[in-house]
Amino acid sequence: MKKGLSGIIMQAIKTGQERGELADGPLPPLTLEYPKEARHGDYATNIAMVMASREQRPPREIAETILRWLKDEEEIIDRVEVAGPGFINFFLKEDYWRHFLSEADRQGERYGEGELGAGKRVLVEFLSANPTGPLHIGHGRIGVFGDALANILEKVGFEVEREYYVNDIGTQMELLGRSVYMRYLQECGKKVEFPADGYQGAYIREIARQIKEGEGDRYLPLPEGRVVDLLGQKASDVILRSIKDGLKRFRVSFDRWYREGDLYRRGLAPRILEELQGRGYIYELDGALWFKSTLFGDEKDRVVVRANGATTYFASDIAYHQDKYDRGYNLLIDIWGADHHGYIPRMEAAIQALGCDKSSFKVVLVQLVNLWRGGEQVSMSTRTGEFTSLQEVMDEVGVDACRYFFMLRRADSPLDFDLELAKKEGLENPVYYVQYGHARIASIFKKAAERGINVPTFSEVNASLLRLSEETGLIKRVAIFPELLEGMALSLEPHRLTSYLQDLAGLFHSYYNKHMVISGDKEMTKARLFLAKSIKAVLQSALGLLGIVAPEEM
RNA sequence: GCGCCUGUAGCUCAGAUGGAUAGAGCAACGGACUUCUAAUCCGUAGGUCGCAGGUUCGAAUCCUGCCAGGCGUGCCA
Repeated sequence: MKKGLSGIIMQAIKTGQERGELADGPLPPLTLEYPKEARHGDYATNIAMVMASREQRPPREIAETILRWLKDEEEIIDRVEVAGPGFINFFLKEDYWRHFLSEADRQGERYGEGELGAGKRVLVEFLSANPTGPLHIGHGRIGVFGDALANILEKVGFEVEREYYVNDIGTQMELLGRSVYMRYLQECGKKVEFPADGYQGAYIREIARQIKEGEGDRYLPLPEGRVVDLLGQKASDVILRSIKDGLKRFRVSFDRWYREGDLYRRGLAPRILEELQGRGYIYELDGALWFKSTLFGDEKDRVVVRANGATTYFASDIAYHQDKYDRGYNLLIDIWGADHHGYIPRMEAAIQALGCDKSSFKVVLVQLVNLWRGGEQVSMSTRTGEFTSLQEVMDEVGVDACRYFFMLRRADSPLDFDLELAKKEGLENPVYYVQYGHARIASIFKKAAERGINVPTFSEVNASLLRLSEETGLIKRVAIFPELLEGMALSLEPHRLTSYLQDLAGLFHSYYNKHMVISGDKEMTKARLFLAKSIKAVLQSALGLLGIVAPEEM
């Protein structure tokens, strides 16, 4: 419908040009915005002000000219005015907005679904935390972000798959194996010195203890290198299982767990390096193989095969991303912790060297979380084992509140998460505010049912009774939900959903306190019940996208 | 040193494509339950949008410089 209005405006400008009242030439892009204040209309455009400099006339005069040629054939406009420095404000016919209610009602749960992503396959890779320790709260933030973004992309028509890249080989794994091995030796009564760079968390001891308990000292006679491998494998399996369990509780799910080990067994890394070499992007220096990422804007070239013959993490990452393309995705979205930002230029370089379009690869950085407990910062190093795991935070704060809290912030804004505060906010947390809005409507419906009143559909209702400013405001919020979803999908900014939810819930709470939904007026009751139903559906849908429960009662 | 991110009310943070009087929650203060849930609502107070320039009809938003904090800057991942 926004399109319809812009069409009308563009047509008016063209007519003006044809009549010689406006200068010829390409038109500036038209922007239509929702004015913050109702008295500025339903839509406003600044087009006259943008055109002012080339027209050499005052914006208000240009606006008047445009209005003169405005043809509203479908009669959607009630009135138009020129305001302020030269805005054109459009006031639409009352039933314009109500039309969206019938759409919402007709589409039900599918309301808000769009064609934006139609036919496009997108792979969202996120979290991908190494299976060397429990997830911490920063992982939680990334998990929720990725999950919500994937949900939203799906909603607007993308074919989405969620993937977790499991880094199950290489240096970190070896270190994990050695750490467990040392603890194992200690469990067996040996006096050994624990490696300074090893994983010192209590969970390592626990894993070692279980191995000792279950399998005794059968690993003692084996050669160290072999045991380190075996125990590393065992430990990462245990840790990965607990990661999966934790994420399940956190309502974050994946379609695929992609193991770096599989990448190797299929020989994908050497193959892709060979191909890049064939294209002249690889050279040798100091015994190592380098990728010419500087050709694509990186600040230095990067090693892909070390002098000792081992391929780097970067090399497997190149192969991994090539494999993503090979699997037929049109768009790759990687969600990384902000501490990996230095990695972006080389990865973008690799994408281009592979011959892929740079715009088909997008990285979203999520800033890390600083955890506080009662004014004291909690250290979160996996290696030293000083952290509060995501599990503990979930237990303390609750999954709904935790997820909502994360989605309250922009991804690139650092987040201070104070456990005491989050718990204290348990009662005042905005998530309950929104959930309560949903529960309240459910409660109204219960009341209606007690009195034998059904919640009606659009066709059973005289929607023109909904003419209070609060009601129009609520209807508009329901109407822009699909646009909001598209905006979030395009900008990859799912956090906007929480602002929207609070806005919508707030308007409803206010409305609720001021006006009775169920009253002696039968027709009005039906109309308001219907409006409440629309709001409830949108609240439920939006909360669902965030992975948060929409309760029937609280 | 260089690069990226951040800086908005006492606190935590929103501010889509540059727009009209910069918003919300918490904290503070004062009110509203014989009516569908008071986990709510209504009101009051609270601002040099880090600082300084620039771009233009118009800047929290774009550009430059500076200040502060975080992160990165590996033949680690």
